[in-house]
Amino acid sequence: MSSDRPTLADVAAAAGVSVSTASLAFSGAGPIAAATRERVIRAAEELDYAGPNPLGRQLRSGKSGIVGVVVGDALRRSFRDPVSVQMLDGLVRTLEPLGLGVLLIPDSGGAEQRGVDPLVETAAMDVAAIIWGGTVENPNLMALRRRGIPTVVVEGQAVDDVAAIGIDDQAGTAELGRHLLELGHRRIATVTLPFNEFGRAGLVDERRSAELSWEITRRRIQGVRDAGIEPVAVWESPASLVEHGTDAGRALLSGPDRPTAILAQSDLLASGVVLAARELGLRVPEDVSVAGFDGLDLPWLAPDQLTSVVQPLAEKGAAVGHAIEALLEGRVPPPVMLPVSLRLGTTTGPPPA
Amino acid sequence: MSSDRPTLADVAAAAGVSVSTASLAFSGAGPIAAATRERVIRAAEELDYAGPNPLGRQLRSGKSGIVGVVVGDALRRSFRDPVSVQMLDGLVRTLEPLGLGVLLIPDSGGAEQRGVDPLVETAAMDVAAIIWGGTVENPNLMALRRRGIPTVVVEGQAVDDVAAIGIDDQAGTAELGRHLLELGHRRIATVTLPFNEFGRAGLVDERRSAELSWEITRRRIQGVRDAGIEPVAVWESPASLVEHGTDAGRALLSGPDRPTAILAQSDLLASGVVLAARELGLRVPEDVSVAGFDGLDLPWLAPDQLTSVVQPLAEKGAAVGHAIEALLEGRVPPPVMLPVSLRLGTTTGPPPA
DNA sequence: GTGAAAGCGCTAACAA
DNA sequence: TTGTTAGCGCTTTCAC
Repeated sequence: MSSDRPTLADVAAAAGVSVSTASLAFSGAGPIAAATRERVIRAAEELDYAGPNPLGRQLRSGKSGIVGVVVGDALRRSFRDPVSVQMLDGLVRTLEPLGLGVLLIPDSGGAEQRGVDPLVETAAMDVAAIIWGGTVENPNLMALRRRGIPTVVVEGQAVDDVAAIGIDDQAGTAELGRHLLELGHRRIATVTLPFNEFGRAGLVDERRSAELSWEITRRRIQGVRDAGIEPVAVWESPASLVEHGTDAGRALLSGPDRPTAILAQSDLLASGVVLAARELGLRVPEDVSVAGFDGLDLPWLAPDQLTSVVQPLAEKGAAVGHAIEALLEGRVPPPVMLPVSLRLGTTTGPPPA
Repeated sequence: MSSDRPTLADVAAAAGVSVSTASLAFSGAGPIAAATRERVIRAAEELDYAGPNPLGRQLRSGKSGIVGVVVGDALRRSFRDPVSVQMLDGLVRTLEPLGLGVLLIPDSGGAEQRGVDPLVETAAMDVAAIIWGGTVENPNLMALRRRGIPTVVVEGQAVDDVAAIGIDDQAGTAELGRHLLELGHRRIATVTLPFNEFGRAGLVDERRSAELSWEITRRRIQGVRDAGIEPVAVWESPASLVEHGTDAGRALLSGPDRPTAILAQSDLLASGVVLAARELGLRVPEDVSVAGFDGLDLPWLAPDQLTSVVQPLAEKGAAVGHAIEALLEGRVPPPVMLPVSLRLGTTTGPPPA
């Protein structure tokens, strides 16, 4: 752990050139004699100099090369959701060739008072992305704007200088709803994502409906209505996790007058519903149809494949990457709404006779 | 997107104080009259100054506050594995109060030539962590050492100035093996993690055995032997994913003389084996016992709970965090080996009569 | 309690 | 093609 590493000045001195020349030898930005560069490189090797200190370069250029990415609440929670992960993967891939790195910023939002992570306030970053919703009043977004850091929001609202990336989930859900109607279903229940940052588990009544503030949940509910469906029951889940889907499925399927189809707002929730149905001795789709949203690959549900609305997660990540690129060039890209597509699986069929 | 934000000098000028005084008003490191600070803060608000530019601070202090974390190959792959994710969560939690942020660095290792991600070479970071194995010849590790960046390696080898965090998987696997022996099993097969960076799917013969270079895989195989078990078959998986476990299970369980127990080196693999068994009409554990490693929560395997060796993932992440803290203080912490514990589930029982 | 001055390591005008 | 000079924004002695 050498305490004082050599600097460009040391290398320049050793090579017998000026610092600026040495700088050129590394950056390649400017004319320099091959022989001179050789000499500098050799001197660097001799001194065990591993290249220009990024801190100096960053201050000079005013750029950190860092993209702050605000991920959903506890990492653990948001990373349990393949939806976040796959999108993040697409994002990182897009950013890599641009020489940008992703700084993970946990979103403390909601649960623990409305504080923002200290990184949002103080970390160096050229641009930021909030990958899970967020309205204008999102504390993270407010803090970032205060710092003048251009930001892109995924599945949120596009406002003035904030870039927005989303999917056409309302239309997708409507299409899924029509599919169920065409199969002949009339008693359709829906299992939703959280209504706001304080998600609950349970049937939604009028009072709870009034507290719906998450856009994504709202749009997908609206899609169902767009299809002309009035759900016989709306069950809210506190998060997009298999176990919450199971809870929902148990509740919705064990009472009398059970629905003939359940439309869940995520594949994880839907798969939980399938498990609950199996547990109750119900056949899917003969006794009950189940559909999801996201188009995930769920090998453990085999031999079933979920009927689902497929969203292009990698492309979504890439779209965020491109938006970031634009913001770095000083442009505010127009909002992007990616298309989704219905994927028919083995979990939906005609209702029981 | 204002192109030129105010600097500390602007604020100082507006407040009618010197830059150094203004600096004190923000850092609080030094004596300053309350009234003066007030004035500075007010001036800052007026100018819409959001606090000292981290770039300047970083250059001055020589610290970036960034921890580079090299995650397994494609993010998508490594994040599909809850093992990485939960550990990362523990790490981020530990780092947050220290004011450190995590920079994600994809590990291009293996597959695509032996290049390292450009971030490893050029990004600013005070310290780094390689969270998935890595021997001394790991290209990332070599690059980091060349840059003089202190590093901690998880599940790797401890060498001179590199800190190491691991778990006692060899002993844990041995304990699991003895559990199977005590139940009466004699025909035991094992499903392993990849043998090296180029993992394969298939039975391991002598030739392949010679290519075993991943320590973690080796230790867990050795643990089985330590228990006095000579596996009737060793099946290598190309990654720790459910579908690979299913492949392994199909292969191992469909032949004649099938094993009465299968010991997998990860829970994801083990759960795939359980699915394959169910698919083949075999009851678990009546017809075949299945055990895993990691101690994950797999709600979709319900009502079964996997017999597994539980490793403390959050603690492991925290241990990495503490090692990082030590490295930042100039100390090289001694290697840490965390204990594991056997968790008996519903997937192991006596062999069929 | 406050200010003046130096400098962290680098790059980019500009001059030679 | 190379060197000189200035300065990115900040913190930190050290005087006062």
